[in-house]
Amino acid sequence: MEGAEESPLERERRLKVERLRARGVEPYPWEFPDRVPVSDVLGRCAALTPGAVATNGPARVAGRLRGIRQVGKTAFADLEDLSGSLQLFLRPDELGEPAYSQWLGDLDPGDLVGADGRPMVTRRGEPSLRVERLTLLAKAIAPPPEKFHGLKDPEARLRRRYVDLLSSAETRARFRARSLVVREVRRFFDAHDFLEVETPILVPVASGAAAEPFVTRSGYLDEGLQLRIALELPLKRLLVGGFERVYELGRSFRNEDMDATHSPEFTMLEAYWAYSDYTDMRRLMEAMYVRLAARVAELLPDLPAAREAVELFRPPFEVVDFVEALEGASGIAGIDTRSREELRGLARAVGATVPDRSPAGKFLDKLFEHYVEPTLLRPTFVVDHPLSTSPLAKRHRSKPGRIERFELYCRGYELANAYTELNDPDDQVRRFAEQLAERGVEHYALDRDFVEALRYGMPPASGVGFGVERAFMALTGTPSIKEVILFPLTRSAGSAGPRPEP
RNA sequence: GGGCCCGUAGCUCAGCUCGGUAGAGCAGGCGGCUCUUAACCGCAAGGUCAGGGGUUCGAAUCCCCUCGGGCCCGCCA
Repeated sequence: MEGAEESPLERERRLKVERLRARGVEPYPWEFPDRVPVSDVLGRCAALTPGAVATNGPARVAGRLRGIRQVGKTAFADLEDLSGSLQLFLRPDELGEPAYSQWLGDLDPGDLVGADGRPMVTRRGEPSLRVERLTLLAKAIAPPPEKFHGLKDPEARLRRRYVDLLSSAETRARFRARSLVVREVRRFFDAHDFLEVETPILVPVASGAAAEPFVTRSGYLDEGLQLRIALELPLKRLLVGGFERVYELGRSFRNEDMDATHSPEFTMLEAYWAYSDYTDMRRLMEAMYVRLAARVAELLPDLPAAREAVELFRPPFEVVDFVEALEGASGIAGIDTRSREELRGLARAVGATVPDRSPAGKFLDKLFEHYVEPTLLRPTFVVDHPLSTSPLAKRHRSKPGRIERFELYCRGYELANAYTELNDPDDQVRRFAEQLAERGVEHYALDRDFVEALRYGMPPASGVGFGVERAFMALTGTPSIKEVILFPLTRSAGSAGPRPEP
């Protein structure tokens, strides 16, 4: 398709490179200093009437050439940079006659060019730059996608994201917004006196969640290693160590199937807050989402879903009791007093295929997913889950058989998970033991070190974890996680896949 | 893991039911046009129809396998 073998179009463009070099034009120069964003020129044009040329000095811009329209002895070209798109107005009397014709012969859509000239507005009212001098900044050999439809093929958009980005201002805006939303998340936790920390990605045994890890190996240590699946346990060790508010924002890895809301590598945030409980944390999460919704509406004013996010994430979010919600939706009474076997039967009855030896909490999760989760379209805190659903949360202070936990749901999927953290080392041992009944003993070594840490005393605390991609998806109404990851994992086989360079 | 759908020029797509010389638009080439903006008009060029096998006188089209992708279901604290 492409790569080592060039298409006739690319050969045509290489001929242009030769021609340019022959007339002393370097197709890949080293610098282009002092250019201003296209939006600056657009701003200056706003003060001009149609047909007028700015008299308050020249302007220099740089960007990618998109379309070139030649109309008799005049040419129009669209120059795009990150700030916007500006029309270049090209005339032989401004550029000089040999130069004008040579440029039109050797420039193509997709080329990166610099332009010096004066802001103007055409008679038809289009803000433009009356170009006095052109500079080629990088010749594009590969032609860009079609100017109107862009790159549509979903596979090509993922595998060659750079082409998707260079041809779609919308894609650029979405990923820029993701970065700035992440910046806003950091600002939020920083402003609340949380300390950002970094903990290991390579660990002997991945823990803190129940997911399949990626495994690798240290040649020097001659030991197996895993990539982390959660940030929880190292961060709690920091609470033991005396840090009072910590958070980590980083990649986690889960060797599970991929779908619209699951990616093998994803960015996770976990925060731990000493001397607070899950109600404090609930308020903090609510405040964070209110803030992020406002930010997203600012960043993507043209996206309807982003504008609606402000309304969607308007506080207070609804709060529902896990058991009450499940009983209400399923019509099953006394669900938290049912035996494991009964729950298994109920879960199977709604189509869940869960192993026999799973703990009761697994069956409750299945029932909740089936009956309640799809109905939680607006932000909703589900609180006070049955004890068997998590080994790391503290027992509820007043509801027997429950834990102090909340999950935030929105648009039918989970956005955050939080507990009042379990800090009683003896209870932690019992709760792990229950979980280990159906997991492998190889997990015991690391868990025991965590219990050892708790024996030194961890302050009462709340903790929260959430997936950054899902948060951004919920805020922007993006249905697929691959649309918010720059380079999502794909199979490497196939003609369009990455190839070693010749 | 199960089901459905898709893969044709650099890009966006027709053609596939009902087998008969592979088509259009954009981009690129050549020519024209003094305010275009998905510019316009004319001419010429551009193909491993994802890959492999089969049926057939003849396959982009029908059948089988493989590869890649999308959606749904299942699985996934």
